[in-house]
Amino acid sequence: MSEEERSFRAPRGTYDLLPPASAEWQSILRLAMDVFAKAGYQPVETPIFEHTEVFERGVGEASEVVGKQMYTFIDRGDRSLTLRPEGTAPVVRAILEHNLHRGALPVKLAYAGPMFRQERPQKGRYRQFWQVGIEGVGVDAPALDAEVIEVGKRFLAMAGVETELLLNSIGHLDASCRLGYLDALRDFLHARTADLAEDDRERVNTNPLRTFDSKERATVAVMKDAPVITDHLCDDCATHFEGVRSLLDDIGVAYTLEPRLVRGLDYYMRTAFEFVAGGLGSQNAVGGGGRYDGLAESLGGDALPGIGFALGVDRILIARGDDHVTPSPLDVYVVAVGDEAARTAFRVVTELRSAGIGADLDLARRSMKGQMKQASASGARWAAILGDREIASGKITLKDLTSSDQKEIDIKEIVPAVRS
RNA sequence: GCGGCCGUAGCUCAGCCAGGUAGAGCACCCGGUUGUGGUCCGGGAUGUCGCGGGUUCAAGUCCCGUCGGUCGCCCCA
Repeated sequence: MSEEERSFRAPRGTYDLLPPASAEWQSILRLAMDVFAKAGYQPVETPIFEHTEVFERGVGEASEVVGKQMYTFIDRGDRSLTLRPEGTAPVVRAILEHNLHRGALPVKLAYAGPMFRQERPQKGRYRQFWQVGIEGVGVDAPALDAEVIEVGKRFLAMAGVETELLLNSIGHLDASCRLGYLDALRDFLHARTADLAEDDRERVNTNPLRTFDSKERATVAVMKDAPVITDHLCDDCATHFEGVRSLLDDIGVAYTLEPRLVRGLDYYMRTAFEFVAGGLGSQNAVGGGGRYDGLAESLGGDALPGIGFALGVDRILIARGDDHVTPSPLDVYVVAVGDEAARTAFRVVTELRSAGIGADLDLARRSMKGQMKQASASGARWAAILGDREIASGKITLKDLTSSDQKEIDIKEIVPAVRS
């Protein structure tokens, strides 16, 4: 039987989240949604698949993500559907569909969920990966940009990830701004094509901004002298960017201006930012975001500015290292010696659980030593021991596993005794 | 999608170069006299050596293919 035919293997680029990492993963999601909610970003859930046009029109057909990486399929009703490769376009689609933008602005939403892209898997790069993110829609004030960025930065710090914030403005699509800059950049590149690395020459026409990302030495040398977007912003975009920066300065959010920062999705404009961290190999971004003032319109809706970010949960987990301990949800481990005691233990555990106390017991008929070992490994603070003596007297022995102190208490007192 | 490296017990890995019937540490289970964990000591279970094919009397070891992982490119979270 070939490996391919074995059914008990996760598909390429996917993985199973198992204890104890799964608990850590869940606590990150909880922390994220909590931090976001406390900044006014309320949870939203959108479908895992969308009409393919949502991404083609929203993210842009020219982008690598839409062009080569989407899981697109035709369903039995002959519709073209796509497993979402990112979260922003679906959220904006939902806002438009339900007219949330007719209410108070900005609409502030937060999401967490799996995204799908068919890329070659690598550390920190999976075909199904989890993102958490927020979107602030309906307002183009710099304060919204600064708020979104600060929330992201603070959440990452609370999650234990040291990140550097890279910040840029990529202007807007007008001859007075980014288009004019692109012309200047193209002129510059055309004059220097011969000096570029061979692999990069084609990009001059397809996606000139991407030449900034090249790691080819020849290209990097050329790009040092290339014109930079921030020198070509129109007055409005320059003022906006200035506003964002001064607000970030006010609230003490440190950032590095990175005039060569480009984002991969077509809808981005003006503010663009990225959170980078070490330990991720060639995937050094734990997340990023930016302003997408044209997105709602390209989906066919009203003009609606917006800004948001997405953070990779898988990458956060990798970047924060593995010295994080999630506290055990168990408070008591009930140890039973003998059949009669085992029956009583089962009742006691149920009673504890009903009272909201974390409780567990041995179900594999282990020896007492084995059960004590389980108690210790479970992370519970208390071992509650039941044997012939206790059964006869209606008592239970409560042992504090951290101090090793123990005492006999009335079995009816167990709940208050372990409630802390 | 392209190139390099790797794939042996639940985990981390040795064994492969110079083919001869599978190992260590950790984890797991039992025990160290009659009811006490985390330390120590003794014992035990566990592998289609990723998968398929080839060479050979003999393949975990050599060759080819394939799947998967990983690193770099690309792209991005």
